Amino acid sequence: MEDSAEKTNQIVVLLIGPPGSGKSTFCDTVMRSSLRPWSRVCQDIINNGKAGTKAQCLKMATSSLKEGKSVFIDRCNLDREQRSEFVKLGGPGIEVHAVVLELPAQVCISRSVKRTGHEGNLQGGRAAAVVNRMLQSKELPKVNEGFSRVMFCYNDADVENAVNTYSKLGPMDTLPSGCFGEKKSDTKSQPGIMKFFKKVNALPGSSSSNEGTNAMRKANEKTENFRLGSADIVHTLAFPSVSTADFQFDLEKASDIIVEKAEEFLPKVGTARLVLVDLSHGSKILSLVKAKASQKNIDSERFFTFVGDITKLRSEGGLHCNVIANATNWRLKPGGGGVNAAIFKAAGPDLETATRVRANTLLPGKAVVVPLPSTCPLLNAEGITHVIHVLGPNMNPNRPDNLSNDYTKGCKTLREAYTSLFEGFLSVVQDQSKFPKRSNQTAVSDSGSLEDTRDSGKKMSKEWSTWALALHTIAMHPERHENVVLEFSDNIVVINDQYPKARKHVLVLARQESLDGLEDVRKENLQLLQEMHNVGLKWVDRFQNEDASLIFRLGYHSVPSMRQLHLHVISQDFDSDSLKNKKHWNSFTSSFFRDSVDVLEEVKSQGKANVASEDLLKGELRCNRCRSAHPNIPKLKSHVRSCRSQFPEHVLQNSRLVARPETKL
DNA sequence: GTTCTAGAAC
DNA sequence: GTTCTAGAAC
Repeated sequence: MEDSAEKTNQIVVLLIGPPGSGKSTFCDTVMRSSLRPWSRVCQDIINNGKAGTKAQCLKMATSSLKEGKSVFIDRCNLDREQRSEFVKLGGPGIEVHAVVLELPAQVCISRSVKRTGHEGNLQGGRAAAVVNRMLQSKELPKVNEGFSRVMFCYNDADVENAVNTYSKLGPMDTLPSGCFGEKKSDTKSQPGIMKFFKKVNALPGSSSSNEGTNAMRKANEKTENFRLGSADIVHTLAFPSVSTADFQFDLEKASDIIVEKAEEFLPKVGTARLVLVDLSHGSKILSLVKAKASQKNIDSERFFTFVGDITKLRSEGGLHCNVIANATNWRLKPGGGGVNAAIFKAAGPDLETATRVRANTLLPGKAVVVPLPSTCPLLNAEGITHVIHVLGPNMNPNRPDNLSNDYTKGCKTLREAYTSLFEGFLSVVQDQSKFPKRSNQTAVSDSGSLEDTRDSGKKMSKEWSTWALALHTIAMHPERHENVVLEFSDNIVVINDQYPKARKHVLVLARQESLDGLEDVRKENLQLLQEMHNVGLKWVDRFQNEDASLIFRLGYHSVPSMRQLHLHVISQDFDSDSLKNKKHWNSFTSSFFRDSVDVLEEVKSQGKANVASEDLLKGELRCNRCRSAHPNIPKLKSHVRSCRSQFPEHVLQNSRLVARPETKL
């Protein structure tokens, strides 16, 4: 009886937190004033002052327990699997507790960066990357893992409270079991919070009390950026062509579907990328897809093909893909050759186990997202965090359950498969970056100095959304966008407008940094403006060689929606399905549209161009020729199709219209 | 910039 | 009931 009383109240406390979260300090503080015997098992120093192994920690913990001591397990313990063996130390008379040090990632990183001579030797900038990576696979502990008590600390006050709780604990005392201090998962509330912040932020004049919320917003952003992983990781899905290998799906049809689905999903996944991967250089499917994507002017930076082993893209191909797709079988089992066998092999038994938790089988057209456990070699060697299994239709007559050449059904299922796959990827992207990255690139200001567009309260006014940066990106790197770029020189890039508002509609982009729109143009840009104009005229001439009846106007929007000065070269038929609303129409036919010839003249004479008000975009819908008004877009369009009236006097003058001499204006 | 959709206009 | 727009979301 004495014996059991003596042993009754030992505790194993697992500290849970990344480097810099204060685990060692926590242990030291408790041990300094504690009334019970403690032993601290620190993996960072267990090996004669150097880092050791988990096994060494377990061994030391066991022997400390035998000596009657309570034990702190001072290692990160961030995921369930890492914790499981320590939880098993518990038993009769030995409780296992968890203390979670859930401090802001930023705090942990800066602490571990600053610290010198830290026992774990985690110093310098590398610390940030390490902390980042660790946080990505973090799993918060639950009581059902085997803890009798879990305590969450989110700030210094919480930590102090927890330290006190354990310091005061006498040899025979016990603590109440249960889960203490846990905040309900912030992941759900944050998007809402962000919406609120957005609104607050959108009112520049809005007063006083939002200081707190702005500070919170900043904190959230920072933490979030850290969670995203090192800043330069772009979410990337590598996927094999589904069903075209073993399942013998027609390549021509499959490539159409891949391109169609990629085009559909690219706009939805933010800045993320989709990469079609095949092992062989001569791959027919890759070349088909490449050709079709280029035909459709799909951004080749965000959707492209890649030759390589999908399980070694980073180590062997230098392409970091955080998510890969597996064209699997309905049993979701290893084997069968090809991609499925390769991925299961490279991922080890971990993948099968992790898959089993989510699904046992898969129907054609469906996909299942499997997060890889931290021990998985694919995660550690290649940085792959998720595998998405996807099952396509089977067109192989020699295999059971094939569709016997029914391509109506086959195409439908293949489409469904890519939809499921891309939606799965979308969910990963959204999970890991709850809010889109804000524009945080530096820009060159008027004075030529570097400014951060977020923080400068100066006239670096505009914040550009990701979509609004597309032209800028192309202007800066035309060579990376060869499938959309028609020509480029040192100063300009010519592209087809992605949503042409007329039969012919190209953009001449200025390549100069800091020229975002007409408002930024000054006298020193005159030569550039003239070059843009001349290049525009050259394209007009080319188009008129194909169709001499085309009439063009060259000009700028007073207030552009997209960053980077661009000259519209647009035929005056406005015969396009992409012209859909009043804003579209008025932006090309009201005085919101500033003719290039006038801009040149104004910059020459007054040093800058006049810009018109955005209110003009809301005006009534009038024919660009006869100026008759129309109640809605469809009626306007049908009128414009047949209107042969002369153009208004104003646009007839000063070469604002560019037409072949024989064309009646 | 586009897409999506509620609800206004017809 | 259908067509169309305007505004929000992205």
